[in-house]
Amino acid sequence: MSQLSEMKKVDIKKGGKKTQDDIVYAHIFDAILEQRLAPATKLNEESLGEIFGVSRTIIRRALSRLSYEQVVVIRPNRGAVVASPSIEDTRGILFARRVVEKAVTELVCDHAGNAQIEQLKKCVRAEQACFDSGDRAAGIRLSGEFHLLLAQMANNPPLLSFQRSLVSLSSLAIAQYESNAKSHCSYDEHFELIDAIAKGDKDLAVQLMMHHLDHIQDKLNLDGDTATSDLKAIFSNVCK
Amino acid sequence: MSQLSEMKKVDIKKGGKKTQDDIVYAHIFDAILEQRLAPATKLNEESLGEIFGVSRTIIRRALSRLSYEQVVVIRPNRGAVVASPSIEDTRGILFARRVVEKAVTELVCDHAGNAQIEQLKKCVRAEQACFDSGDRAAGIRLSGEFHLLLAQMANNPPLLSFQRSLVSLSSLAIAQYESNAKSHCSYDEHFELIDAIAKGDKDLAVQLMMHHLDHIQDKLNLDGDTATSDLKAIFSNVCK
DNA sequence: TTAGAATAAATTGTATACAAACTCCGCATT
DNA sequence: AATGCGGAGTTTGTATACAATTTATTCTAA
Repeated sequence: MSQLSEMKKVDIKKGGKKTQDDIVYAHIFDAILEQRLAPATKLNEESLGEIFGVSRTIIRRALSRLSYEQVVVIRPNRGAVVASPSIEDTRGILFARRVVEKAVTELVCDHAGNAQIEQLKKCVRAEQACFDSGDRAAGIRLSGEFHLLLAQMANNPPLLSFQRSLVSLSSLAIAQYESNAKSHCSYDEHFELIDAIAKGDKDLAVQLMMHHLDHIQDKLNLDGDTATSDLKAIFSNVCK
Repeated sequence: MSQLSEMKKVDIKKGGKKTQDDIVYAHIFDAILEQRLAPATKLNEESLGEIFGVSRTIIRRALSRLSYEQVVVIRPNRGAVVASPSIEDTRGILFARRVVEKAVTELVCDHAGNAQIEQLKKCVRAEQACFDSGDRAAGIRLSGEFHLLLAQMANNPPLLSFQRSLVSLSSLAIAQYESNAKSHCSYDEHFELIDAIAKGDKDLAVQLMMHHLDHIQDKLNLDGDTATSDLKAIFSNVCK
């Protein structure tokens, strides 16, 4: 009984009950993170309704939920589009992540037991498998789920909720700005982090996490020299 | 009077248009924070619709938005109730606030100019007026708006959004757990904080902010000896 | 009298219809 | 040729009707 409710709490998004709008939400969410839906894509309510076989009511609920997490942007009377974080947005997102991840890492070092360590390793192994098999999109998503798992183990509901939003936004930013050539390849740093946590070495764990976030940011093209030909991207901040 | 309404206009994100559900949202939100709606109160959709003269569609949107900020809890098929943060929840909320407020304070020290300092002072003066005139509920809300203003000046959208949720939850917790006798009286600490920010003394500002949050927590009855007569509050964690 | 089941009432969940707003396209004008 | 102005068509916003679920009530039986 208490285990059940524990499990429920431990679950991140696809557990227990799947109401219709949960399903729609998850599908759109994943599609965005895996870049099957590009930033700035218009999300037509009726089309989505036909695709998922539900009425606009459900679609609208899913879209507003996504807009709460700022993964889509809803402009009044003008519909929803996939968010396209600007370079400045991206810097802000990564700054906020440093703030949250530091706190999360410290909390996890205090709370984590063997079961948690095992769960973390399992997650990163799955991530590794994705990257090794060339499924970059799924890898990015699993990389995000690792950080979500950490936040969950921090045992602080508000921080988890915030982390959820930040991880989504980070993934979106990575999808937009990551240098295409370099593989994402963050899983080795994830493994190192787990080791530090397992040892209970809080200082080391925090340090590794900060470096990890530095590396993520280093891989992004945030120099503003993206002035190529994509007017839409350049002016994407105008109508926000 | 004019100062108060002026303060209301300083409101964080609704510069321009108030759509219907914004209005409903704001009314319910304020009612909760000012304790006109007690924790665990059932929020009937049709009743609210009649009260505000809109259809359930609008009410439902406002309620989901509130539930996203975790100020109300929506139980599937069973409707929405005003959230009643447990003592453990409250500790988590205040912990998360320390994390966010520290970052916010540091950022504001970097960014704030004279105009910002003036705006902050204006806000706290309004807060002072409320407490001095005995309007505790409005005072709590304005106290929260001060912290929201800070987050806004930190110039980091994700942190602002998170702060918004945390301030709401804190206010709810304060409304539930603050020792009734002691007046809230946080405005003097707010003034001190503004002075530190104006001087650009980052370390002092952070220190003052942390102490401020300590004092807020100290005023709460979080000892678990609240076992009085409120069964609903006591067992509010069971069906969650 | 109390426990339990059946039923009635109320409430929430979803779909749809209609109204309001915006977009797109052609046409006139400079 | 470029700009500005309608009007048709499309998309979103809101209200309402109906279905599904929960909650309250009544009635029966121990």
